[in-house]
Amino acid sequence: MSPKSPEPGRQRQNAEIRKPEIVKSFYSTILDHGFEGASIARVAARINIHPSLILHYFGNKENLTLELVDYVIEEYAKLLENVKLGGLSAEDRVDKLIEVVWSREYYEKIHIAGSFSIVAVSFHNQRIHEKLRGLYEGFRRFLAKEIKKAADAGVIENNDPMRTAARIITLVEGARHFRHFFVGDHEIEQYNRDMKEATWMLLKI
Amino acid sequence: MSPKSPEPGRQRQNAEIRKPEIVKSFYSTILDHGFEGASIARVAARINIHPSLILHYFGNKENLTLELVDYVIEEYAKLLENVKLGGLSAEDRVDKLIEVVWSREYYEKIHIAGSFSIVAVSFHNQRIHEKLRGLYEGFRRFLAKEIKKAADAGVIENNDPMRTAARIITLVEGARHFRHFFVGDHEIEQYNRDMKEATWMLLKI
DNA sequence: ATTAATTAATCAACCATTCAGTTAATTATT
DNA sequence: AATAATTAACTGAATGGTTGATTAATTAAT
Repeated sequence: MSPKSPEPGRQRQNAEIRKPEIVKSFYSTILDHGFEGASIARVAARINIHPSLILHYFGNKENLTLELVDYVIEEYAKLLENVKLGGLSAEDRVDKLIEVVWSREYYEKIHIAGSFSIVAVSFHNQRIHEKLRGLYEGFRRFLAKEIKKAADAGVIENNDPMRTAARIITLVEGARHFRHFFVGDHEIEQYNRDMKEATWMLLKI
Repeated sequence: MSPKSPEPGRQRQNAEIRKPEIVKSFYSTILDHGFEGASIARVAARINIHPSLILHYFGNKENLTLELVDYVIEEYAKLLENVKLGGLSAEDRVDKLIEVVWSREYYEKIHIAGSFSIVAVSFHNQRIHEKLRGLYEGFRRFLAKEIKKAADAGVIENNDPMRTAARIITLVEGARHFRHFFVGDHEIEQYNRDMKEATWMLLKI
């Protein structure tokens, strides 16, 4: 409504708002241009801020990358936290869990291209590698706990939940990252049904 | 033997020798510094040649990258070609196959860091993506053919080898790429045994 | 008035790439 | 067998563009 302002520009924000905004911009820049193509200049341009502002907040690119990893990990972890299993019977808990890890929402939450870039970087960045390892360890423990519950209730037979959890994660992550290489669009639904069935099999070993 | 030569330097080679040498140097540079860190200068320095020589042979970096992908794919494909299944009984063929895909040699042939970098790049490079898709399609067909043979011989029950092959690849690639995140060194052998057993289960669905 | 958010201008380092020129090996000619 | 012609391997210097980073100046909020 102010007819004078020459350029609409960007409102001045505080760190609490700007920092996540920058991290998200970094993430989507990676999706578009890959990790190598995600320069600070591009990340800044995407949200119409000055490149220096990013350095002001993060100091250097390494820190920005580390905060991105935290962001991705949090998004990932949220999925597990939001699974509401309370009040369900032992059998339904397992059912629901399998439903979740093979759901479209779970698959699409973190774009594979993004997660791939981050894993690729983790191979020559110890700190990022440790962060990811922590994420997977948490995932594994979470699964193992559920598997044990189901076994105790007699829904499945299982005397080594941690081993079973490793099998499940292997299958889930394998699918998340590679299915688009060998599964055509027309057979995605069939593939997903097969995967759920396979998960049940692996649970019962 | 010539005592005069001031610097031992590098002998002059022909393209047949030099080009693969450059591609391999590119590969190991990626392992050390990631794809972003693998500049032409670094690739050249690693084998003591002039950076321009790389451009002389490959024209530009895109071409070098494409030839690297071919190299990795060939190394991958060799593994399957070298599996000698002739003369074995139907049951032994399946046995041998499972033994191979879960062997240390198969796992270590192409370093995960390298394959990850390439897959990551494939997400914003159509040509590389197509190459990888071709590789996986070949792998899937190869597996499916073997599965069908085993089913025909009555070793396993199976009426959809292509679907079964997709399950196996999912598990194998999932393990190749992620096991080091959640499987500790002390349980690798146990994990591998579990994986073979799981593969048998998935074969029999 | 102090502090925090933001921009501007600038830096050296590195990047892929070009091109013109040099050196060695191969082939053809005599 | 000697030499010239041709091709292939290789180098050095210069290109323009982009990178992450620094410093100082400006603007708004408290």
